[in-house]
Amino acid sequence: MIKLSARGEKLLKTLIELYISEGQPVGSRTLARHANVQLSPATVRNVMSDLEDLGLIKAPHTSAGRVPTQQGYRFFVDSLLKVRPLNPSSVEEIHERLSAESDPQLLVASASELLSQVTHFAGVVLLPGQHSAKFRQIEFLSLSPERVLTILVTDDGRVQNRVIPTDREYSSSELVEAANFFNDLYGGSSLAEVRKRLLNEMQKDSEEMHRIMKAALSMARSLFEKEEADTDEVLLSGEANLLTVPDLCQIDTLQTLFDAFKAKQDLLDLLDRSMRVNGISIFIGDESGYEALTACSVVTAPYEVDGRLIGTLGVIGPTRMSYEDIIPVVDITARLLSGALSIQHLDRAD
Amino acid sequence: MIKLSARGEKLLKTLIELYISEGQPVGSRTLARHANVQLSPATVRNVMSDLEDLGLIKAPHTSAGRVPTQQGYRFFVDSLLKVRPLNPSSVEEIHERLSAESDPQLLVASASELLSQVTHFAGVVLLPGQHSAKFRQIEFLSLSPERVLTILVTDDGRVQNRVIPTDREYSSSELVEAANFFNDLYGGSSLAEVRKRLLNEMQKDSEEMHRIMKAALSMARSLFEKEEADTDEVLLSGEANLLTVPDLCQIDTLQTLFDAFKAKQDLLDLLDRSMRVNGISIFIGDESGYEALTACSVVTAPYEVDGRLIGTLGVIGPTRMSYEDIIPVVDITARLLSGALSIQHLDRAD
DNA sequence: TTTAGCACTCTATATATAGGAGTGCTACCC
DNA sequence: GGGTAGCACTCCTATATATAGAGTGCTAAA
Repeated sequence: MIKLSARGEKLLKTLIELYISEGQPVGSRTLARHANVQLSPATVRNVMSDLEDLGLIKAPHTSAGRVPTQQGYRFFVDSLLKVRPLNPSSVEEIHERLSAESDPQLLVASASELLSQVTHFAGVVLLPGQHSAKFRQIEFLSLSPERVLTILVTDDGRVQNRVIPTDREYSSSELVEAANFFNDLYGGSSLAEVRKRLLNEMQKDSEEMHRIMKAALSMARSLFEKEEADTDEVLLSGEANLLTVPDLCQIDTLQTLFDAFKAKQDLLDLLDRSMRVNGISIFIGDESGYEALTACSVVTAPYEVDGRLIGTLGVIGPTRMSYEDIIPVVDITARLLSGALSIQHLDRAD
Repeated sequence: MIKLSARGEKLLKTLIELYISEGQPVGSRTLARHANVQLSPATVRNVMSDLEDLGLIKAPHTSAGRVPTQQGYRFFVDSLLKVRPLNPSSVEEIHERLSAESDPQLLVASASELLSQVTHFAGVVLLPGQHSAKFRQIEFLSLSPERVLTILVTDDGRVQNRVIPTDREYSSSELVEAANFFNDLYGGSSLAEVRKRLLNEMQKDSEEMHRIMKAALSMARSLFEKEEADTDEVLLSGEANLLTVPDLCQIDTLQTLFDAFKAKQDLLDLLDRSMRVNGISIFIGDESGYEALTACSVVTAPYEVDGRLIGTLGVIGPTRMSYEDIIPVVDITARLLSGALSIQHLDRAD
């Protein structure tokens, strides 16, 4: 753990704040003027030299000012940053915008949108795949003689439907019976478990199976087979905001970044990691371990439904972002999203 | 209508093809070499001068070659371009990728994705809002004592669901009855019409209404109230591809473009206009009437389900795009999407 | 009608130059 | 010993200037 003198901390903090707001390397004169200390530039230079030796700041070239290094940002975020709570009117605005959406699926999408609009960077949300969700209810609905609409409701409030071709016509009472059967058998299990048990059932000799059971299984099968491929999902919005960020403004940097967004796998891993942590996570530069994000920082917070961690949301912006402002926004959004999801969450005890 | 000599046409065609493939202004020497004519650069210069007078090409500055103007592209596309059918293996690939997706909603999304990947530009799809779709079936499903899941199926194969809080508990048979009532009453009407009639019904004194009818109306109401705001939707994918396009590579051009994508309204109008046209539409530069698209061309084709025009899809790329290659891709994709939607379209006659 | 020749224009590239910002070092002061 | 002033030095940036190359338009000749 790096230990700094009070003066060193003060100057480092000021330097980083200046660099965040101005985007230019900070020289000794500027720093001396802005830090509230009565020191000459020369003295400040000595301190800066020490900070450079510690690896907290560096000079892009011999005669420029200093800019924070990744470790500098890290120290700043860990030790120097005091995050003020977001002002109530902003909280209220976020709250309202999240309340406006009633569909849980669209709600997370609008949270991502919201983050990108408020922060002017890219908003991102991780929706974990169905496998972690619990099976809640399934219904079969006849659309036409040989097509059945299956509706799957999971305990995180999501509803999925798929049209499934059937081999024969089912009567409406058969479908209800099949659904009841299925709901009784699998209610409360996780989807992954349902899938496993389902595959097991299919192995058994179908002769001994009840007629309704066979019908239910055969219809559910294609639904759950589909699910297998279904993985976590990353929802990205406001990527275009990053076009305006001066630090990322070289087309090729943006290109790599956008390519990475397209692939999404890295983002997914990153967000998944951050879901394990309780509270805000901050990845500075390539701390995330992914090259494409070298010039970026990612601020995330998990959100939950009824105390169960469901996913992660966050903001992707330049390393040189105003952590002070971004952190509370992410924090509050995660809390409010958790709240909104819980309120409109389907009642748990039927 | 502009009339050109055979030589003029030949040279213009070659010039545009060269410019599309190289991206550099084309000089008289280069043109003379590539056009298959035995003419000296000096002669070619004379012809080029004529073409410039006609407004088909222009020189970026005194001593550069010529580049096509918007009118030049227009003439090229209208009169000179011979579109070859797409090679069968590409057709097959597109076909396969569209066949892989069974959910109609995801199908159009994957068509957009497909377009952007194949062309390396941005793919775009217009999904017209529900109001044009016809009401097909509604179902109510009890999730918990005070929450009902309403499922709305429209005749273009889309399924929507919404969780609706209710004032009291409904029995499962009540719900079935309500759905039947509703389906009988409104089946086959357009959603807009259903909405209108619904609002009318609500006006009537509720005393005289049947109990089931009241229940059905009250549940459907919130569903259809929601629909009102629901407008057409534009689905954009592969915007990031445009980062690599040299013509658009100035950050500020991209910025305007991405901003426009965010607003989407212009795109929506554009696609909506092109839906009225049968077959391929091509908007070159600001022919679309939207400033943001000045440096772009948009190639679109409508797609249909069972003979009814449903939406439009297309590609947004630089004006300097290979129309020869893009047009057949858009054309085929629209056809195949139409096919895929029709096949998996719910049977019309129940 | 076509072509060769030529002067001219404009761009892009390389090079030189000056100015400025900021540093590190040294010597000096309290 | 910590703080400060002074100064030479470095490196970046911006501005001019020269040069080469590409391509044109025009004229005159085949």
